[in-house]
Amino acid sequence: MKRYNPKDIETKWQKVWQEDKIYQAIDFAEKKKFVMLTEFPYPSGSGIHIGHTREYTIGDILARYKRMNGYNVLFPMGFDAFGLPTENYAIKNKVSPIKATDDNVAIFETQLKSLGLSIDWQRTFKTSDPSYYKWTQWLFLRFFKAGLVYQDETFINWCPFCKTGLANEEVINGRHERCDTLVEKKLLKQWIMRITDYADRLIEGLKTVDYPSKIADQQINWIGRSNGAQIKFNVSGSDKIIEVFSTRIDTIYSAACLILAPEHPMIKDIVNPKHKQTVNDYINSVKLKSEIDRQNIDKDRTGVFSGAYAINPINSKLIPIWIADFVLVNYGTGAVFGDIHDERDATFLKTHNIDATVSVVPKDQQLRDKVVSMTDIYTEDGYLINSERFDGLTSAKAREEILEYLVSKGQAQKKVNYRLRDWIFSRQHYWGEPIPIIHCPEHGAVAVPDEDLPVELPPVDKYEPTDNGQSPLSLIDSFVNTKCPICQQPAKRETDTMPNWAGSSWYYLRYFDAHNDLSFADKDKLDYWQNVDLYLGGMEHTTLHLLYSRFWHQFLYDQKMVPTPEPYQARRGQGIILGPDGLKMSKSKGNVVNPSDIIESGYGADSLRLAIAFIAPYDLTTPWNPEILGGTYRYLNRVWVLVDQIILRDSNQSVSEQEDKNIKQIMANLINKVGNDIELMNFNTAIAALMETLNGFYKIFNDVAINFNKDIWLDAISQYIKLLAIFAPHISEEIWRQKLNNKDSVHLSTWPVFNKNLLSTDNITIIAQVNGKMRATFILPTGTGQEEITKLVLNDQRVAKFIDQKSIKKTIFVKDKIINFVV
RNA sequence: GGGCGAGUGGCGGAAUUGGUAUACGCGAUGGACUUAAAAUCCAUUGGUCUUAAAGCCUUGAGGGUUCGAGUCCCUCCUCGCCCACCA
Repeated sequence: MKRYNPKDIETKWQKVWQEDKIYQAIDFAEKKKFVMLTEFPYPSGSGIHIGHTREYTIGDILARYKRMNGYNVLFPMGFDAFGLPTENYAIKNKVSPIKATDDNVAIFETQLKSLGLSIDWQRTFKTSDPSYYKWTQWLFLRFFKAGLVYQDETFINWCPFCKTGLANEEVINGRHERCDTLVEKKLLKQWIMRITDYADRLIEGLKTVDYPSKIADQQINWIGRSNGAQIKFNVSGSDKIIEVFSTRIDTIYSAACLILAPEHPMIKDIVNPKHKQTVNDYINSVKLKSEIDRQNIDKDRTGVFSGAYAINPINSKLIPIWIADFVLVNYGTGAVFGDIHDERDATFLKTHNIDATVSVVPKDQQLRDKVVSMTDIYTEDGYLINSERFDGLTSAKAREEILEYLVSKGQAQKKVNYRLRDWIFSRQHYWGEPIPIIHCPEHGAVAVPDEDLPVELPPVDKYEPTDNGQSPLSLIDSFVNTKCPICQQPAKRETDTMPNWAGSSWYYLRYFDAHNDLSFADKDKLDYWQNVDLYLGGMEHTTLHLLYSRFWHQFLYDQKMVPTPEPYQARRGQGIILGPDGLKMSKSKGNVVNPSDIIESGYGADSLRLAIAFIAPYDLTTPWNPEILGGTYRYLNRVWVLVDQIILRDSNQSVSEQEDKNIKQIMANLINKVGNDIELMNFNTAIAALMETLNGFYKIFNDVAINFNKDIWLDAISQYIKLLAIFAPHISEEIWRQKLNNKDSVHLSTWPVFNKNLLSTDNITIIAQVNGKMRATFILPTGTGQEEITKLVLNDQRVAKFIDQKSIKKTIFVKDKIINFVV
């Protein structure tokens, strides 16, 4: 008998599927729609990796399952083509980024197709296609016109290696997440998106969608909403006011000083001339420090006295104003009041010998003595002391009353602060969407008229970023010099480009209407397809792409341009597949597993897909085991061989009702189990059930005592192949059409149905316990009563000997499960 | 420091949510087939005592609740991921 050889069948069926267009999603079809979205890949030069394979295999299994269950499924694929790696690749290999992208996309398409994914390829695009980024630019201009984009000269995160500005989200531990270079602060004029305007909406919206708490919590923490008060401190002998944000206004009586960030704009106005030199020296020394040094929590708390004093609005006490670099300029107001009830402040006060008083103490007397004598720093909520008429209040109550009092005096207001920063949207690079703005000396920043979009990327000789912090586009006069759309006078184009997160912020909408030249997507098509029903992607995008695209979508909803307030109804994040050594795969460690190599090595795509779905729950980070492929290949081969054996076996004996029922029962249970597991995304146990059932089939098939009826077996194996088809589409199609002689594709067939009555079995295993310890099992008819079982069990030696002479104190009986005697 | 999660055989992992712990697969050992190897098939495979039957022990450690705990509660230990001077 011929062995199963994937090479004979996989590319053959891939071609047939493509020609027959069996995976096409149909706009406005009567069937219920299901949008299965997986994050589109960045087409890098190294081709698809095992992470892509896991994500798309899982998406494909679900897409196929939904399709067979009668849904009009949209399972699309595109390419997130703009970005630094392609630009770097182009520079290094001296090819144009357009050519590099085209080449890489071609490789990606071939590799993705070799996995047998049921993608509707008619809807594909690249974010670097002018026909696509025309709409990215158009959407940007909606933000611009709504006042949600602004230009500001600000200290931004600057990567000196990539020579570009970065969003806060792209900086990890003070380093650029892509190249690991230490990030610097640089003062640059930047385009910025007001994502903070949507901070509350981004939190609220999470309640209406189905995200795992892991993802929702991470977004909520990232947004970092905190309730507090903004308090005004007048500067003594000056008309200046310094505002301070605090969540602990209950500790205001212990405010020992004000501390300003070195970048605080008011320093120059308040500094005492006698201290000017030391203050300037300090600020300059901070500038020389790297971000990493500044963010080192364990370092000394440096700072200088400004010579000025502020007036505590609660009691008019004079407190010194200091400058210290542990205060961050871009959170809150860039100034804090320093007090003993915050660990950082307390260290600072101690280091610089600033007098401190305690104003909040714990209820417990012993703890209180410790705090009052200041041998311990108390940062929790407690009861107020040394706080005049607020003494004795709880912290929570005091926050209310002190705030109310200061508000009435006009010295404070209620304030919500966010850790989320506005989104730096400028990049000083070539390979991105040009920002469609024209700078006119007369009219300032003017939007490029819609009819002039797209602003196409001009060809350049050099893609290298410039040293002066401007994009290479600034060197092309024919691009830069233009006319103001308002006054027709000479004007200059914006030369910054958008970050690579721009194109991916709305790409899912484009799949609904991929080739529309009149709008980013037709309204009726949006109405039909929105929302994305399930979005699968990497956990690493939770605070980047996932947050950005929710922001864009919420804005588009406000503009009445999309029908739903949230883009993704459900989100799931897949785990990382590590190298066989348990470490993250990387070229330098030499532990990279290449999916294309596996397919070509002879195992084929089906074995690979099964291995990936079987190795662990999809959301678990787990090491790759190359040996598992042997297991999944052997399994598929055993399916292949059993089908052949059934077909070749030349007898159609009459079978008993029970024998008929047994097979049907096995299949009913399997269909039920696989269906339930897929709904819960338990792919590994679904495959285990398929394997287990196959083993069972072999046992029955080879049992000479059991009569063989070919019709019954062919029926069962046909159902079995349908279940297998979502995991291993090629071998299933080959068996379905070539061995079982079906005309149409198994992938157009419907998911098998089963008789629910068959799920309840006639006989069931009852566990007999003595004192909770299992002593024997009995196979009995379902529903056997307690009396009957008791009699049977007590007469059984295996149980009886543990009861012996002892008396039975209690009997616990759970129908169809256990009987337990307590002696 | 904050948030989230996890500890089950040699390994990846199951366990219908409190009811036979170790499903399924890998690996290993023995056997069949073969001149031989590969492939395939069959058997065994948590530990321990034992010729065997039978028993005892076992889900990171310790305690608790319960007739019964991998699952629930408390204490502790270890590991992973994300964030981190956020006032």
